[in-house]
Amino acid sequence: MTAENKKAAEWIKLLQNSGYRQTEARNTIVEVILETNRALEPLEIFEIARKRQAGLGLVTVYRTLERLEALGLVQRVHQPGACNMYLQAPQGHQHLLICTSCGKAEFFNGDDLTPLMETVAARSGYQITEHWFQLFGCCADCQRK
Amino acid sequence: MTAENKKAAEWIKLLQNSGYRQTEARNTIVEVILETNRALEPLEIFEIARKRQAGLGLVTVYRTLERLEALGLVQRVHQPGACNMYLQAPQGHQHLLICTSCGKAEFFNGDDLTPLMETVAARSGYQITEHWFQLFGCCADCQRK
DNA sequence: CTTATAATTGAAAAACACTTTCAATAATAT
DNA sequence: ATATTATTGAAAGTGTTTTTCAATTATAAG
Ligand SMILES: [Mn+2]
Ligand SMILES: [Mn+2]
Ligand SMILES: [Zn+2]
Ligand SMILES: [Zn+2]
Repeated sequence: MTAENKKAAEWIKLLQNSGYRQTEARNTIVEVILETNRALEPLEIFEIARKRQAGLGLVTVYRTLERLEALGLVQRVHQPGACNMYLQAPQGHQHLLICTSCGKAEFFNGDDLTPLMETVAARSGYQITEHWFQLFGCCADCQRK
Repeated sequence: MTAENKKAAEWIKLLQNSGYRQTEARNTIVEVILETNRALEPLEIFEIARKRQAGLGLVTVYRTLERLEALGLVQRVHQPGACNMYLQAPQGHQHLLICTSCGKAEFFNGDDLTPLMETVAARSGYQITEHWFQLFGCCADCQRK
């Protein structure tokens, strides 16, 4: 059993514990998300998944993403070109690093933005509750090309 | 002449220098953007502007935003609830601080993310070219309520 | 292994947001 | 004044996401 399969089994289990059923459509959609290292649009997930499961409906992809997001298993990703992309959510507090050439997404941690946020809070009077931070660049593979 | 009117005149002048004409529709749209302290969706701009100029078309709002963005005068803003909002662009390198209650948007500067970005670049092998950073919170006014 | 229950499904239609087309109009230069 | 050309709004078109609904399927109960 690969690491991906293991994780897929975990996700399905979590869905079941929340009262959802295990279905072929969900299995396939979860596999597609877990084996892809970049954020995907619903239509992309649909096209990949339908090759494995003929008859799958795009609407089921939308519905499954909704549930996975509610459980915190996937995360919506905004990019300049598309704002409705989904990616496996990180464990803990991490931020995204996205390759503008191939789309590959990695998480990084270790940002300590607390001092900056305190300064901004003090100056502005805002009570800061959330931050969006995302890096874009060219990955090592794409630099070689 | 208020500060807003002055800025509106500047924007119109910049449009004209780029070969665009001064029209009532553009005047109104520019005024609406400049007097609002939060990011607006095209439809919101349209609804406010049409009260002042009956007959204005939504399509003109889209077209004007496109030109203003190309000139760097307005900036597209992504938020959890809406990804197609527009705001007067900042001067220089600044980031957004947005009130999750009333939507008020302010810019702040003084972030020095260079060390963090260098660390991430070294660890990941990415050549980092861009960063998105945005803070959310509750503004002083909304805290009182 | 049935059977009952309720979630899930995909097709179709609807809603939505945005873009394109086009003929009429209006701003600007001559 | 007149010619030129950008601009306009209505309408149609496009792509995306949501809703509706009857049929199907997963799961629990017997
Ligand atoms: Mn952080
Ligand atoms: Mn910065
Ligand atoms: Zn890459
Ligand atoms: Zn506020």
